[in-house]
Amino acid sequence: MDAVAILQEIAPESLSLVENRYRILAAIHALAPVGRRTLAQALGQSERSLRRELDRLKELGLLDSNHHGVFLRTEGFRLLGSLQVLIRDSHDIGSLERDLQVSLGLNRLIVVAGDSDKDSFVKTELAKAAKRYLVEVLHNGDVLAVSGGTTLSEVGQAFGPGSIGRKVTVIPARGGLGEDVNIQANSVAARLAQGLGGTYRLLHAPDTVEPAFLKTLLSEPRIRHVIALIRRADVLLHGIGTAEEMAKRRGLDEEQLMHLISEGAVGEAFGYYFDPKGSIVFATSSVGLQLEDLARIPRKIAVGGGRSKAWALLSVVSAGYCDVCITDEGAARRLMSLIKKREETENGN
Amino acid sequence: MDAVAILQEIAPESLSLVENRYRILAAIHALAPVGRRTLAQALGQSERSLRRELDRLKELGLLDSNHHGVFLRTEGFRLLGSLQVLIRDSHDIGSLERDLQVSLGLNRLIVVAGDSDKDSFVKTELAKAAKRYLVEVLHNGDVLAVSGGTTLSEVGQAFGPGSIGRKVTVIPARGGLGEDVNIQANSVAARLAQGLGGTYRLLHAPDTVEPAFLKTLLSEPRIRHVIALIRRADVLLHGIGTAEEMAKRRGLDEEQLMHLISEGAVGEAFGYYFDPKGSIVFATSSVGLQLEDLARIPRKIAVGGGRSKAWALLSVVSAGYCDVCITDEGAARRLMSLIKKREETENGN
DNA sequence: TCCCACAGAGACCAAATTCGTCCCACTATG
DNA sequence: CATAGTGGGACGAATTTGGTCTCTGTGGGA
Repeated sequence: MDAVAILQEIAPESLSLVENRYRILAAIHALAPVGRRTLAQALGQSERSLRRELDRLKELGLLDSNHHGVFLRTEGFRLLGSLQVLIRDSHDIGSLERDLQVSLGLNRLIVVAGDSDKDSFVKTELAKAAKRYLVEVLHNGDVLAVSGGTTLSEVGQAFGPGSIGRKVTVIPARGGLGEDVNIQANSVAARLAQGLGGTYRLLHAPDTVEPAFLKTLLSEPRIRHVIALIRRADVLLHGIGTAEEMAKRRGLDEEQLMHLISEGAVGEAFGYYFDPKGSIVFATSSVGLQLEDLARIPRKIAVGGGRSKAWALLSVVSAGYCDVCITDEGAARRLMSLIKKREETENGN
Repeated sequence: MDAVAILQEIAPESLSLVENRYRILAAIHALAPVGRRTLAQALGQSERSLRRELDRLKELGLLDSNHHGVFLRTEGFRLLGSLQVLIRDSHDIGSLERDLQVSLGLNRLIVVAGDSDKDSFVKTELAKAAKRYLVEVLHNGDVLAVSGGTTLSEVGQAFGPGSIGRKVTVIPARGGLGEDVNIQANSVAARLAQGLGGTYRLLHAPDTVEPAFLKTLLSEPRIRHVIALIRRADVLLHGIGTAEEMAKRRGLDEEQLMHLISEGAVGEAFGYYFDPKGSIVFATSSVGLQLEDLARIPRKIAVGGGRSKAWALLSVVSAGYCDVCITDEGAARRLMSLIKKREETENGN
């Protein structure tokens, strides 16, 4: 019998204690050096109770503090890694992964512990998992197409300052969107290329294009070059958004958004809006990756986490347009219950 | 990194919680059905704080209660076994065993978790360990000589009502001593023989005999028969007592006891009193096992636990008259520190 | 048949701990 | 030099924990 299972049976409260301390350590690791108040806010705990835990952890020699704030000691950092697998164990994420992978019919599903909605550092873990997977599957000479978004941007940052010497070509799958430069597909492509040790191309085009201008854009040689690369990409790495969030980022007004939602759109990926069953309810007219290109790409990886994105994940995955999914526990558990409910109602009929 | 080690680092208090609950479960298992007050006394805890733990454990479905008292549910019993190895792990008893075995120059040292002085149920665990070892080493046709004492009596009780079909001959190593029939070597021999599935012989003689009467006793054919068996015993299983305790049990008066102690006696085994270095400071004149018989016996097992018996264990083991020792953590740790101190003073010279 | 010892459950008050919420001195940073 | 952020301290309220007593029920022994 596993030690964690025993603990679960005889002293479950001790496991929640450990879990909370893990969250604290992880948050500190992400934010260090950070003050009590900021940390308390990030963790959604009261300052006082957090302080007590911090004092204990300090006693245990896992962290230390100075006038900049608290930060992990090397012992704490070491422990953080061990804790991660412990938490995975205690949450039984392994079987969650397996079950959900089968239910969704994916080639591969990776779930990291935690919920991005509750803890921002989980997004970093998600990004690290994506990085590991990329490193695993990419070969020299491969073409990697990437989308934009906050999650993808994190994936880029998960690569440290150095490079790992993987000679790949990274290209943006879609055009520019919104105002934040850091989350543009172009930026992500550049960052990933640097981290991987490869080269990148930029797609100088907006994400949404009036059909009338498409032709003009496509006449541009450099754009056509990138688009040709997209069509023969070996790996596609894209984020997943809720319909609402992406509609707002695209600057759709209230009326258009209402229309989208009334059509049943819950998720978005590479410019397409999906309903829960995976049907496309709206497609942005754009240069870059088109739906028909997907079939040619052998490996399509979706990355996205947080309980709030469960519906979006469900819609995109149901479409069958991706075969690898990297998400977090919050989303995965919600997804699981959604699927169960769906099956129940289907059996009910 | 082991889960227990992680817990130790990040939440040591949770481990003491688990340990306490283990003690409670173990005590209940030994005493069930038992009332709160009796249990609190057995564990040396206040009734109130024990009640809280009992309520929690009841919530967890590990135990239940009726008007007879509390008792383990099957889940609790299952968990008890798993907990035992967990506690062993967390106390690092494996390395304690190894280190001490080397320090004492034993062929085999077995340490069970806990301290017989503090928890009576540890004695039961000690007995179970002794039973397991006996079952491991005894073969059909072997002759097993046993001493008396409370610990040995427990070993006998560790065998259930059935027998395990080991055709051995069990004999008492020494004569009768004191008033309690259950802890006589004769009783232990009978009980063990029944548990093992073998036969036994009784030694109808007192433990201490005036030298003048020895000859008379030895002329008795049945006594001579048993003594002959003792001399060719394959395994000797004996308890270990503190000098004081055994002197009292033998009815020595205050003066004789003071004399023994002034001579440095700290431990007793099969009628011989040893000082800390293992020298014999006093020997009872007796029928039964003699010192010179020991060399002929290939396997000599000493059983005894409790922090208070550390000195006694040290003295008996130092003598080199036993090669296997089964004890508990309380005694073992104390023993370890005694040995370390001794080494330090030796190095100091 | 009765009685008593021991069982669990409940109650109540004191002590300890935890928690929320301030304030304060300090220090990098702009 | 102002400011925003830091750790640390303080203090009363709230909660939890601990100690002790009582009550009722029950089963075993006289």
